[in-house]
Amino acid sequence: MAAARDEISDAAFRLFGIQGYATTSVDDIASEAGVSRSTFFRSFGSKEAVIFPDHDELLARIEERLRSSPSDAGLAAVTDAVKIVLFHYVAEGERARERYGLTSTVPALRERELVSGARYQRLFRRYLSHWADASPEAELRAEMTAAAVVAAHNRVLRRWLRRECTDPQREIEQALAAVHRTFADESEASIGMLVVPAGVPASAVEKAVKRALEGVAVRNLDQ
Amino acid sequence: MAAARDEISDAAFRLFGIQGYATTSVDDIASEAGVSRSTFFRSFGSKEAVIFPDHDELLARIEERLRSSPSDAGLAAVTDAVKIVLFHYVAEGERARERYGLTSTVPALRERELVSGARYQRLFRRYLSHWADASPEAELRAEMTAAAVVAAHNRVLRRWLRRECTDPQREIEQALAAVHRTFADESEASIGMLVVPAGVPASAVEKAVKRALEGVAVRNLDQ
DNA sequence: CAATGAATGAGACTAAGTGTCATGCGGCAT
DNA sequence: ATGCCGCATGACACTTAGTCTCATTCATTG
Repeated sequence: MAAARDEISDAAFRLFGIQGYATTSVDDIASEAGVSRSTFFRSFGSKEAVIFPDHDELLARIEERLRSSPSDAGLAAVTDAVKIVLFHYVAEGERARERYGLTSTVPALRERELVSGARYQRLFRRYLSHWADASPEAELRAEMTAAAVVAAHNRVLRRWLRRECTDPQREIEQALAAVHRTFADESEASIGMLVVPAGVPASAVEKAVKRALEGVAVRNLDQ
Repeated sequence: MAAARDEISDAAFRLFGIQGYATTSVDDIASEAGVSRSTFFRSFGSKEAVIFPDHDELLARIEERLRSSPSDAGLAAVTDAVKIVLFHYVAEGERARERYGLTSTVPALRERELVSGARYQRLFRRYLSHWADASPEAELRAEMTAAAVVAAHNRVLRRWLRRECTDPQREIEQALAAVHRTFADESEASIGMLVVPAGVPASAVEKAVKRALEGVAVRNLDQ
């Protein structure tokens, strides 16, 4: 049973909420949970880790999800994966918000969270650059794309944690659509070409082009 | 004089290089530097901080650079700022590579580096979203842009640290050009126009266009 | 019932980081 | 020169995170 883990984690959040993070020692948590210091450190490697209980498991799930996705999936697989992460946190509900309260307050915990975000980003980058060709441009692009996906996730999650957002599903779709729009695979992009008969004045061409692009822009901004 | 700081930092790198990071205690560093443990912790707040001596100063310099940039500078100011950071590390030379050896090996130091990268990203995001309008789309865009700039920096720096790159100047320009291409403000974007005399076969036009675009702006065409 | 092995508890130990107090050293005014 | 003051350093004690070792307990299995 992993009930011991949950017991300890609950005790930790309880005490952190009352006394604050810095002023509760691991001994406090252990005795509150009714276990020994030893079992605390066996269950969670550190005091910080007790805040993020199922992180490794989630990361492993995401990796599995990406590993099993077809090699032509590209960005779509990664955006799917990041949605899994977001909804995991949303499903936690108030517990996630308690954690946010702590990570907002305690620098060490904020850093820890940042680090785990970077783990996802690294994973995404690896898969994206694995799917693409091996050119330096493609690798930079993969890195930027991974960063953008994580940024989109972070943004929506933060808004949800702050109750600034009631429909995370819709917002993450919108945000990831923006990512898709700016990072969709080049193979989908076509080269625009404009053929102009000789004698047509440049001003007329410019007007026509602007009008044409205006339509495109409007269509793109709509989801 | 901040000579004491340099003395301590040098001693630390020396010992880390010989005995490794985990196995050298702060006492070792202090006695190697000929100071007391107290002065060590007064100079650097922690054992990790001794690896990144002038981080705060650099961050402050960047912030100053951004603060004093005109409000219409936008992305250009941020890319300038990140170039300052890159060249700062490049100017460190071998010391930067020693640090890379440590951050590649010791997880705690890698995390620390990650955190400071995030500090830059946060700074960039703040300025980018301050310059843009306050719409949610603009804020997401600012977040993605900041992430992309940092990703570009990280990529070039890492390549330089690994000696995979002999001309960081050129590579950062290229990488940031890619960022500009995908994130440049629409107001700065110019409309490309191609005027073709009647009678020229489309295949010839396509060939010429592809040749012209080769290596340059492969990406902005779908916006 | 006996043996084994995994989980737990107890406790010692190292080292990071904090705080306090004393000391010493250079500048400065009288 | 003398006494004073501010500041950097050193010495030292203390808390706490994290590691390691060993003993104990308890459940499972032969």
